[in-house]
Amino acid sequence: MQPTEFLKDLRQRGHRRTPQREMILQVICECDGHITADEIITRVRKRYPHLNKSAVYRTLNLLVQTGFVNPTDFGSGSVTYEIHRDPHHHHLVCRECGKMIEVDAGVFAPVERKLRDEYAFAPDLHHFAIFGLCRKCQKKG
Amino acid sequence: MQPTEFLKDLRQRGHRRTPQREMILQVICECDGHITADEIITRVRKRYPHLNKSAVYRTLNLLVQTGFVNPTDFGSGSVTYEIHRDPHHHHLVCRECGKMIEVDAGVFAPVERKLRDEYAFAPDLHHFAIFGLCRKCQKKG
DNA sequence: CTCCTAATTGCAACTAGTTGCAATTGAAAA
DNA sequence: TTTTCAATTGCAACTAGTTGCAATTAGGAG
Ligand SMILES: [Zn+2]
Ligand SMILES: [Zn+2]
Ligand SMILES: [Zn+2]
Ligand SMILES: [Zn+2]
Repeated sequence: MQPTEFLKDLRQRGHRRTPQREMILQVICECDGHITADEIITRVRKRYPHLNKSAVYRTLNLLVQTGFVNPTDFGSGSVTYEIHRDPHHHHLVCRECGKMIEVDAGVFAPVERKLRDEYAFAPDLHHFAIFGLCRKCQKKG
Repeated sequence: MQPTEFLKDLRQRGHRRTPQREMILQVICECDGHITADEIITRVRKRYPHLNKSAVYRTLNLLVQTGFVNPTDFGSGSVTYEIHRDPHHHHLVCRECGKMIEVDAGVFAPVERKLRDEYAFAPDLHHFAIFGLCRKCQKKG
């Protein structure tokens, strides 16, 4: 999905198309993976040095609210953002070596079922960072 | 479990018993539930006004590291901490009305099994805040 | 094209939490 | 008891992110 499509979609929900949002979306779409707010600011400022960080954080929050982008805290000190893909996925993160393994949304299907059936609760189980130990680090420890 | 027991256990792991840690643990144990760093500072300062926030955050990080306490971000703007209970539990949080439902650790058993079997990954699935919609808010929406 | 207004921006001040460093102190050894 | 030294604290400066408000602007109506 391209920046213009997101902007069009946002417009239909009553949000405005601004140069800042355009540039921010451009950078997020180009990066293909997880990116921090700070990295977005750095990249946008190469073309438009004036950009204010509030606009970036507010745009990111809007994109998260609308479901276009997933925020994730990998414990590095700043949240990362990624374009939402459907079907979605999760990340296993080794707390020893930092290795990351992508797993598909299906792992949580039994949890979702149980929460719906037993608690009548409709959970959002999108894009988790699940910490733990990878194969190698289990053997070492 | 009482503060003195935690302190003893910490000592055996090479950490020191200090008045600050004693008072912080006292407050966490007394509160019986989730408490924020700021609330801990406020309560300890009633008796010991000098307490510095760095000591609190460092103590909390230590207690999390050692597994005595679980940190959880309920999205209120500051992380909450709770004494670790075994078996552990999770919290369902309604994103509309804020209702919280406690669920036991078992819900994630199938996830843990699958991650171990298919990815050889040993996940930490402790004390999650799972956002979503409660029964009432599903009907409303 | 011009006007209007609510949405958005920039800014500065703020909150939550972290970090480097010098001063203090717990606790173990002598 | 005194000495010793690493662990811990307080402090001040820092990072990530949020917020209130005045100024700007997108975009629709006339
Ligand atoms: Zn991802
Ligand atoms: Zn590993
Ligand atoms: Zn809890
Ligand atoms: Zn609800």
